[in-house]
Amino acid sequence: MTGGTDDGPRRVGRPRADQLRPASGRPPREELLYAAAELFTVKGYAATTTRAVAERAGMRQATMYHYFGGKEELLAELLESTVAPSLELARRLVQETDRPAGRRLWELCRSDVLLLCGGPYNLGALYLLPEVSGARFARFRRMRQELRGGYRELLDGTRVGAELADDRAGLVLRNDLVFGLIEGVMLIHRSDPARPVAAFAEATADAALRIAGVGV
Amino acid sequence: MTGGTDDGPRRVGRPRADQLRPASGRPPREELLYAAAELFTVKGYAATTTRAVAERAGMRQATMYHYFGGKEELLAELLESTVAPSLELARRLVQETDRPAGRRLWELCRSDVLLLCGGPYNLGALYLLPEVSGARFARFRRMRQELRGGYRELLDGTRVGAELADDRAGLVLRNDLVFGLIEGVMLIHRSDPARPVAAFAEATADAALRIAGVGV
DNA sequence: ATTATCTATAGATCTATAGATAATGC
DNA sequence: ATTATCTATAGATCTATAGATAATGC
Repeated sequence: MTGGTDDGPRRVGRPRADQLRPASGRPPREELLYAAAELFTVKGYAATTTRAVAERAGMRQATMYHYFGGKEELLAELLESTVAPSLELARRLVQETDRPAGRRLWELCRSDVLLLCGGPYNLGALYLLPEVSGARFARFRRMRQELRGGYRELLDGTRVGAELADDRAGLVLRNDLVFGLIEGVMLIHRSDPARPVAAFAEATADAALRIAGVGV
Repeated sequence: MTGGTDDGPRRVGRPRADQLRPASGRPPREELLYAAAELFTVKGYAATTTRAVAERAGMRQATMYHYFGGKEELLAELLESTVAPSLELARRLVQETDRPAGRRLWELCRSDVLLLCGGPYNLGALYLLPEVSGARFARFRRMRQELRGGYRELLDGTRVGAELADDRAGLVLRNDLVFGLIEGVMLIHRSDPARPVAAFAEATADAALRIAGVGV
């Protein structure tokens, strides 16, 4: 009966000041990331203060620095953890060369929308922050570029017959249109979060294939 | 020869401090809007200070308040002046009932992309700021809603034959997809501003019609 | 001893206002 | 007299660090 599983597993360190929000049981680092995700997406990154994040996570402002070096570090981690699953899926799909490319592209689109719209917050909106062009986020940008490359590879695989002639410009264009659709749609979703995400994701994937010029 | 057209038309009021950027000749109000457009889109709205805007416009921070009540007023004016031309076009196109709806939808999409990507800055990115949900921007939001309504009306007009059965959910969905494409594409454009905008706008309009399910 | 937290605060902003100033207009 | 600008600044932040404190661990 020592250290019961449910109540308080007697934690080390000075206790938190009360009159802060009740501890959710999640580890503090994670709690900070959740708080940051909500505030960054709802109120905006630059408009969110370190105090707001910390306090929403149930601790005092200074305590945040025990876990993160600052706001930028929070954002970097959110960005990378959001793009990582999409990127992993893209890598896998690119290699499954025995299946038709159009089908694989459809799957990537669908999963991407699900991942970006499925969570409680609109993390995809963070991709578009001006701050993301800063040096601190180079790794995220590289990941996103690789994801875009995955889209392109799959798109390229959908070309058939007469289209096989080299058409780099056209390919880049279709790539941008598809990529733009995915990210745009995820922003639009914000205005109608009640709609079931699964169907929305499939409809978006259908639309992406139609843009790509592949019959569905 | 009094008050020559080119040099300095002898303006009233205390002269500006020098060591500020050279006066461009444009009226100060306009200059502030240009400066704000650049800074808001490149560095972000919340991250841009009133000082930065004023100084880029060639005046001291406090002088800005002679023309605008603050940052929010600048943003409101930028937003409304950006959406206004699109809205006007949409109204006109909706009324031209003698022309095929698909054709009119294409035109609206094309113009929208041109308007949003054509200028020197990516003003469309401002549409997506979290701050825009504030009370101050209600008028802009109303305008944008009306624009979306225009898209919907045109989309609705493209339905033919068997599809004429009432399908509200499907219509809203296609509406969101098309709207999402336009805004998403405009964000993607940011990463490759060298590409000629005219062709890009037409390709986007083509893609929108394909999403809508209308043959091009 | 180690750890997680707290309190307190220096230093650096940023906004918005008050009031002075240097032009032109009449 | 009117206008457009300036300088100066009060008050309100916000970030990041220093150092104290209150738990558990051994």
